[in-house]
Amino acid sequence: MERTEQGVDLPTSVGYLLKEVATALRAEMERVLRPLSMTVTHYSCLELLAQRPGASSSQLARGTFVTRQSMHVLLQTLEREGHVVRATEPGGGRAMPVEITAEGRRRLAVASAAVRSVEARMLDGLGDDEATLRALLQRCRASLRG
Amino acid sequence: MERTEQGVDLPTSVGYLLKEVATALRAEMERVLRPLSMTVTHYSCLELLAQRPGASSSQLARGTFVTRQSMHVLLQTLEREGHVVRATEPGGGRAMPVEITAEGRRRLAVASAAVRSVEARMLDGLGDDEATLRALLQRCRASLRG
DNA sequence: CGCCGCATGTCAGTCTTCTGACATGAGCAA
DNA sequence: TTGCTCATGTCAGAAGACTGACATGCGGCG
Repeated sequence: MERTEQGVDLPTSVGYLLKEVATALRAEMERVLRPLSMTVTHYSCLELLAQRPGASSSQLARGTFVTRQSMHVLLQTLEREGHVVRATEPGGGRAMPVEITAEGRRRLAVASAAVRSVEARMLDGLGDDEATLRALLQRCRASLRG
Repeated sequence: MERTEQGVDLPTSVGYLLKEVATALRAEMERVLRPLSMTVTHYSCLELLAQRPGASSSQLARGTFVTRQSMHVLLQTLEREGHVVRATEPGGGRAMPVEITAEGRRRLAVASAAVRSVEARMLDGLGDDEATLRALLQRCRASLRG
């Protein structure tokens, strides 16, 4: 019951539970993405890029919860594999717009379907409670930011 | 609305939201733990150890979501700092029981209070919905494991 | 008994990510 | 204009975590 005791009661701590679910979700994503020769990080980057074409490296970094330095090396890999294309010169400001290629979109379509199936399984049987869960998580996010 | 479309709609995806909240929570934990010269990983290990005295390195690893190899080096650090003590020989089986020291408990008490305040802030204003959130997360965890 | 599977501890190497630092370019205000 | 601030790109090094591998000890089963 998470009483006001000395220490956090792990089994009932919402924070710990959050970590458990997030870890399990990531593990499942890795499992279904492995046969596609794609990591969760690669997938996340492509998914975000498909929704925000021309985004900069820094913007992609923020959206995928890594540093811009990490995104920098990740994009080098994705470019080498032909999944994305980086502009050779700034498109206004210092930002270098990144675009997903046709090949990238093909790979993403398969990966995205796999990931959606995982998320669907996680939410299986929740019904209307899915909206409740989403709303509660959004409130948590807002509280943490304040 | 996360329609059955091509691709995952990030802003409304429960999976993405989960990652956002988990990341924000971890960042806040790091922020309050930093003045105590303690990392989230160190704290997690001590917290778990306080609740499961005599746990093995592998058990601690599973409970903190890292590999047993990582826990191995982490315990070396914690032992060097005098926060834990490792048995010199197996206590039945190959497992080497680990114990938290008095110094470790003192450090943990302060850290635990800080972390609880972060979690409390995240859950601020949720009221009875906290139990709902916990129940929904537990259902997600169960669905992913199946 | 002997064999096999399984969990654990540990060593070595690799890989990913992060921190720190610096330069560049845009925007804003004095 | 000049100067300040901020975001961005990039390079280099350090830290953390992981994968792979091997040895050891327990337990079940033929």
